[in-house]
Amino acid sequence: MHLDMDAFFASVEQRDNPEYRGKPVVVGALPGNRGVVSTCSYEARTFGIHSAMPISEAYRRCPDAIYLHPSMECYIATSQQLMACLQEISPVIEPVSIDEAYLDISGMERLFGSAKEIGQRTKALIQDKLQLTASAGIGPNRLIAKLASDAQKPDGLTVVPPKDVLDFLAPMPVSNLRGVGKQTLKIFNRLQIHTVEQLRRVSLEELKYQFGNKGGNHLYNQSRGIASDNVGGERERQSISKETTFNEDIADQDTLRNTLLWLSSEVARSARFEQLSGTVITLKIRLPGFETHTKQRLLNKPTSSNRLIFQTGLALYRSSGFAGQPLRLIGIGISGWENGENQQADLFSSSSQNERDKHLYETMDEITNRFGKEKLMLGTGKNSIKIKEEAYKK
DNA sequence: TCTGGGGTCCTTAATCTA
DNA sequence: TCTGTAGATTAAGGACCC
Repeated sequence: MHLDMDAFFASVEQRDNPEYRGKPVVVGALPGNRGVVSTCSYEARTFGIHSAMPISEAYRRCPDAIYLHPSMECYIATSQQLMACLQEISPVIEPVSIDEAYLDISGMERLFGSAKEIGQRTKALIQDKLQLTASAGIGPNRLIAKLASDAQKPDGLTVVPPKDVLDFLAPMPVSNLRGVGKQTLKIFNRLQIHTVEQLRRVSLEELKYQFGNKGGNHLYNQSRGIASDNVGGERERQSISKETTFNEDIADQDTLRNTLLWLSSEVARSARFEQLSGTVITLKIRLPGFETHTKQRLLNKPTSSNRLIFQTGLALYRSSGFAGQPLRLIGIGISGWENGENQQADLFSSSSQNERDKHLYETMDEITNRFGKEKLMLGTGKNSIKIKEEAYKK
């Protein structure tokens, strides 16, 4: 079974703020800023608003909607309650995102009844415990369950028994399949392939030629309803990153440097919190025209030190060929845990370096806590220098 | 005209190495 | 010792997902 909450962020807001109920609610960036819609209520969708739409476009379509910045702590808490509910249904669950999970419910008919009854029971439990609605899909594997949960929304329940899989898939637009986005759809359009039924008539060789080895195989199998039915297993994290888009493009070197320093300390902090240290530092920049570049450097020793992450990022920036140009976005990330396995951070390997790191990140945290991100990113203005000096003195 | 943030995975090209 | 080459590793970009 795949379970997906309906308009999750917006629904939580409507649940907690009765005055929002029945009204268009848009969670994401606030109008006037750069950003997109994260989630919106079904009322907002009637205006044509949807996830990933630029917030300016959403505002144009519905200036009277309620625009909210996400309250992540609240959604995370609700998500934890959700996962606890699902654990009551099946011990084998695999959360895939904040509002979605797969459950292995095979062999549970004795306990709870038919697949449909298990779905109904799950939805009722969520309604009872969280006062929220969810859509569920049940099928012989992950792909079918996922497509089934999408088939009826909101508050839907779709069961696809094994014998119905091919008929269920046949009329679907190929855009419903996993991994089919804008670019893949362009190719499908060129080939005049629009439904899964049509896709099924294309040979494996042709698909591999058009979409690459992996992509071709994946599409071939999906069109026939072939997919993994394995549920569970915590997936290891591959990278940690943090990036920010400026409200206006920034060329000022001090502002960029300070922003990079702040982003680096956040990445380092997350890495240490998760007891990870990595060997690859990646700098990401986006130019005003949305052209995006990444530069990375391989370190000879894994790290989670802010200083090393920041300095490597700064060196990458300076050698990128884009230094001095205005930027729309800057970001930094770390990856490449040794042996592909999670490792203990090397925080205490060098005491004098460690002392310096500790001082640096405590200072940065202090500035962020006292004055907020915006102040930290101000740069070299008189007021900004005063703020930094105060913090450093303290 | 506008396009966030945090991720994963795949492809391709360049470079290193046996 | 020189040269060609296969295979691994690194780097960059891009598609896609929630």
